[in-house]
Amino acid sequence: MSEKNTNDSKSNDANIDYGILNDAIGYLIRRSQIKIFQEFNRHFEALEIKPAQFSALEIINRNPGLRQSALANALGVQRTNMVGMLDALQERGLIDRKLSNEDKRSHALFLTRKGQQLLGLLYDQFNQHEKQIEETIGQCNVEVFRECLSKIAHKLDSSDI
Amino acid sequence: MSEKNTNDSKSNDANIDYGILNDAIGYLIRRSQIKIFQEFNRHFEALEIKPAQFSALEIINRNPGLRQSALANALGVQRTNMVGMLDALQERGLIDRKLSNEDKRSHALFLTRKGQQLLGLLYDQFNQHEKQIEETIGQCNVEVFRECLSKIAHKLDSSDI
DNA sequence: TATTGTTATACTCTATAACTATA
DNA sequence: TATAGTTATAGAGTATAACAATA
Repeated sequence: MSEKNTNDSKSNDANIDYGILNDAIGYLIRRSQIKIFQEFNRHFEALEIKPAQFSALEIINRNPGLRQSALANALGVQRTNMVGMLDALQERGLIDRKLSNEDKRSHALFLTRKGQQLLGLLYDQFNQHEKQIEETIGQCNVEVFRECLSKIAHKLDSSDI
Repeated sequence: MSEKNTNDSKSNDANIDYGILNDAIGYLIRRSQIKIFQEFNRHFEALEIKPAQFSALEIINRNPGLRQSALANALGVQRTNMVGMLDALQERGLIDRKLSNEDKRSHALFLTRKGQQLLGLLYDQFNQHEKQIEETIGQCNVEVFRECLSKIAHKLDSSDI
């Protein structure tokens, strides 16, 4: 890397001035999310589970029998984009789609025994993942940090547009 | 909405148990990022500027003459995906790509007068946007929150894989 | 040989419209 | 008529390979 860049103004990769972005919460939260997902994937790639899949498995586990569209709602995705992901989980034998006997349009979702076993392994990785984040931000900040995120994620739900 | 769901177990959209996800920082940060981007877009859609474009304009403003690949590095995107975005900004007359006279391979980036004027308007919206976030999380938490985000975004840069 | 900007390409994620079968 | 699941499709965002011009 040639350091003789007395060019127009700046050409180096280092010494970039991020200006207002240094303190911009929106910018910081975007970069943080990318970093945390990268780290998540390092913990879960051996088990071949992505963040959205982990969320789906946990919600199905906690709410056995819920409909697909209820799961989509809970995860904040379109029900139309839920189909492929559930297909994949079902083909791996992790979930069951049972026909509801009350409303024959809907599918009730359940974890299989294999799905429950995998979730146990996922919890171990998840705990390591969370602990690593907590070490990064410092134990004394964890509660405030979590509280702030919860407020943004939930309290802004139906915003004052 | 029929409330007579005495089905298999759960079928309603409400009363979903999020289990471990309620306290999962990775999950909370993903949901928060979606919410903040939605709110950002409400503030900036009239000016037809997206988050990544705002970041690019601010960095070009603070580092006049920097190369495209330096900007891509700063924003954490591939230089190949920078091209289309800079094309759009240039076609709107917001930036200039000047041929560097030292290294004729590279393009030096500058804001045009029109780009600088727009950035002024963007700052106004940005300040409103940030203030709204700060009101959501509470003034006393802002500093800790920003500090946590910075630690995750930067300190995890070259992680201990 | 390596790097800058570029094109072409592909893969993921997400959003919309329309179909079927049930209600 | 409205809803649940599905399919097809289109748009973003992001990743890699390869090329021409230049270093």
